[in-house]
Amino acid sequence: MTGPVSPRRRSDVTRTSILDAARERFASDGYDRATVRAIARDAGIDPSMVMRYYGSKDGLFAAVIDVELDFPDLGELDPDRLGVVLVTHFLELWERDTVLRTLLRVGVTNESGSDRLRQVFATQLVPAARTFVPDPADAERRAALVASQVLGMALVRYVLQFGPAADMSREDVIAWLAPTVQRYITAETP
Amino acid sequence: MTGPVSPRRRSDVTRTSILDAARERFASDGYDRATVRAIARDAGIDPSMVMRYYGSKDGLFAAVIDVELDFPDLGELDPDRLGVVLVTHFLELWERDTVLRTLLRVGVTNESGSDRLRQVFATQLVPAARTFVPDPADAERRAALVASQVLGMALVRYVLQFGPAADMSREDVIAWLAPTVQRYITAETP
DNA sequence: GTTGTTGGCCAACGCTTGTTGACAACCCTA
DNA sequence: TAGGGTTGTCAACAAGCGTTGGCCAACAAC
Repeated sequence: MTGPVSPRRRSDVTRTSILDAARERFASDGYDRATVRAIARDAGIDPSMVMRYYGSKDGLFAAVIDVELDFPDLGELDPDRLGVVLVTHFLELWERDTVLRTLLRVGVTNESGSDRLRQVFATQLVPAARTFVPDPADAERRAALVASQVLGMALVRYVLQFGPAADMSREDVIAWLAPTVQRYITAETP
Repeated sequence: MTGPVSPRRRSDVTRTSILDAARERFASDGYDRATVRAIARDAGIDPSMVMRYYGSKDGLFAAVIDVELDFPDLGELDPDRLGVVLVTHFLELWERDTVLRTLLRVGVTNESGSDRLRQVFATQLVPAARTFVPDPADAERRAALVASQVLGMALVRYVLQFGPAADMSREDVIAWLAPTVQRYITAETP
């Protein structure tokens, strides 16, 4: 996404420092409040450089948003452990970097952001769900249920930072959420 | 919040038409993209009237955000039905008006918005939880878990509008989510 | 050493934002 | 019928935004 392995350019340092600053700003401020000027200031360069290397603010944002849910291989797994494994995986994803936080922040206020989120849901979570739900026919619905619980916890824990949710240990979150996710995947339709 | 029952003013129509327009704009656009000018245009008046009657954009927003979770009396209820009753109540809340949508949209991008959300959580959901969880000591944690699932479903269903989540019937949502909420309230700590 | 390319800064543009103050029209009271 | 508060419009403001183009220094190729 950030270009081929092309001949090293002298400007690569600048390019990535812009990208790094943008990642942080978008993650903490959302799309509108993250101004090109502020990002440039963080990166220690002139705002016009952002335009030169990424075309526009939209272009920069597109370069920042590159989500890979990156599920582990679930084929061989004991189906009863799906809940634990998935919740653990999502927690790692949310804590590893800021891109999901960014996407959630922006998806809520920005149409193109929520488009991207729906796209991630449809092209990554749903296909994955098809491989591990009992009946592929209702994979979409079960994926949506899983998304509601996982995104909801991410929301109160990492974005809104409700005290009790933010303070829970990772183990506690897994212990509470895994049975929920497990049920959304394997339980019979109520 | 909107003032005492004071002598009817001629401007009351204007005041409430501003408030109505603001509610819709904030709900659909979030705080930043909902401009005073757009709200005034919707209300059919001059932008300066907004300032006259609400002081500032922040003041207008404060007037819009007045959330009452308004729980039904749960004292006499069969404890096994808590999940169903609560999920049903929350669904009604989300579908009745736009204020919760507004608060969620703004809470995610705006510091004062997330302050308000945390406040609603702490002063309305947690106290309510104390009345119906088995042990008041962990009411906060259980309330946070409930919030994560309820807010998560609201997010994917009403704000992000993931297809499968938005298409579910209200009955299906209740059937799926009620056992989760029930477990978060009454299950022993795992 | 000259020349063309790349990397960077600076100053400005056109636009939109929240907000303000002056001023006209209306209504009620005296 | 005069006067004072209320309701509204209009034009403008200062600030901030994304974005553009010109200019200079550092480098690379010949």
